[in-house]
Amino acid sequence: MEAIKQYFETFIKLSEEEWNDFQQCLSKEKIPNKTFILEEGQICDYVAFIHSGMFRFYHLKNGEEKITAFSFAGDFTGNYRSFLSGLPSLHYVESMQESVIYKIHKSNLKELYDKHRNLERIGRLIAENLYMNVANRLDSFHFDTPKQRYEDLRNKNPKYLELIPQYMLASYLGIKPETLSRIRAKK
Amino acid sequence: MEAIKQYFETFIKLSEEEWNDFQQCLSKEKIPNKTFILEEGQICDYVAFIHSGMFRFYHLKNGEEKITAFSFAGDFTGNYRSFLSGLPSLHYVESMQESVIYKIHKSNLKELYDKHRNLERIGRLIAENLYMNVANRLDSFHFDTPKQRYEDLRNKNPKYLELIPQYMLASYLGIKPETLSRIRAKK
DNA sequence: GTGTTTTCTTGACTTTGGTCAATGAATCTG
DNA sequence: CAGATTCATTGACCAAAGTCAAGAAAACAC
Repeated sequence: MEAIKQYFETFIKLSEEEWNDFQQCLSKEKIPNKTFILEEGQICDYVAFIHSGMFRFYHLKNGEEKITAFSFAGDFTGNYRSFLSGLPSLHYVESMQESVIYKIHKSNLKELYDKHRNLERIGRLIAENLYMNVANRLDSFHFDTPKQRYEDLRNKNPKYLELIPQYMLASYLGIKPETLSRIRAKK
Repeated sequence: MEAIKQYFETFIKLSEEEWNDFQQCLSKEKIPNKTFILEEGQICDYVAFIHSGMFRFYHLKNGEEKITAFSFAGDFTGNYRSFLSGLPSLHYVESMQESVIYKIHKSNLKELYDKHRNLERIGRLIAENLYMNVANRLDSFHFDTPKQRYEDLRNKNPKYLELIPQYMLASYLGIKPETLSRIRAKK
């Protein structure tokens, strides 16, 4: 769980009490490969920190998987929108490897926000960061070609290319596997 | 400025002191039509609340305007990403009518966050909401057709169709004006 | 290892949206 | 109001990505 602490402390240094209170709320779970930690229609009442393993976040549209995000060790996962809004998830969150996560329940997080300003501040900073990430990604869908999006991914997230099968990358980039294959062939 | 207070109080009721301290930091500005309140390359060090009028938020790609967002009376505007990150804006923010805005400077907002928990909490809730909005919009680019995006806009934001010229709506939807014209003609 | 399944590539063809150009409608401006 | 400009529509054509199908390559299972 040190990794979570370290991540938090890229924002703000925590007191021992703050960290202990937070830590107390975490529950460890071991997730086998290809297992849902959230399904469409469910309300996401937790946030999960990935200790080891890897997840994908996708929506089913006419039987086709549309992958919105991948998350790796050191990232958070879950459906943040459903978590925040209390509305059912439109997305599945599924493990891509055997994984270990630490969950924190929404009610616990609310209490922590009330009790410790610094934790609420970290919550704000994380929300702000997520906003920036998704806004950048929206831009790339709005004005870049699939080829540019792929090049961008290759430059900025080379690990994606190693860890993720191509047909899933294609979905993540918003194109068909055949198209991605052709983009790669040409360059 | 009552509108800002009302908006904030959809999240949390404010004490008089909290609201007064916030209000004190606002500076009113009258903006003529077709005027930039932020240009590409500038760092956005304020958030602006629109009292009256209307703005568009766009990026220039090979001389072509790619409109990311519109904001109306009652909304915030500025470049939130640049504001949060301190990095130069990639986008222009330009008035589409004569407008009146209330700006709050970043340094003031930071102080307010330190001084009043409730204001920081509202800051968090706003960031969370912006996250949800842009995540939904990303989904629509990721899995909907232009036609679906247009229908969606028509259902969920009919006022956009009335207030915004079609060639700008097309840009906002990520298509060419001719294509939008044809989508409208067919239905 | 062999055989099976999954993933990736390639080709031929289709579909969708973009491009370019012309025309008509709407809206500025003086 | 007349003339000019901007905006919207339409048509003919083009380009990019999707579809379908076949086969190669890689991964997995026994």
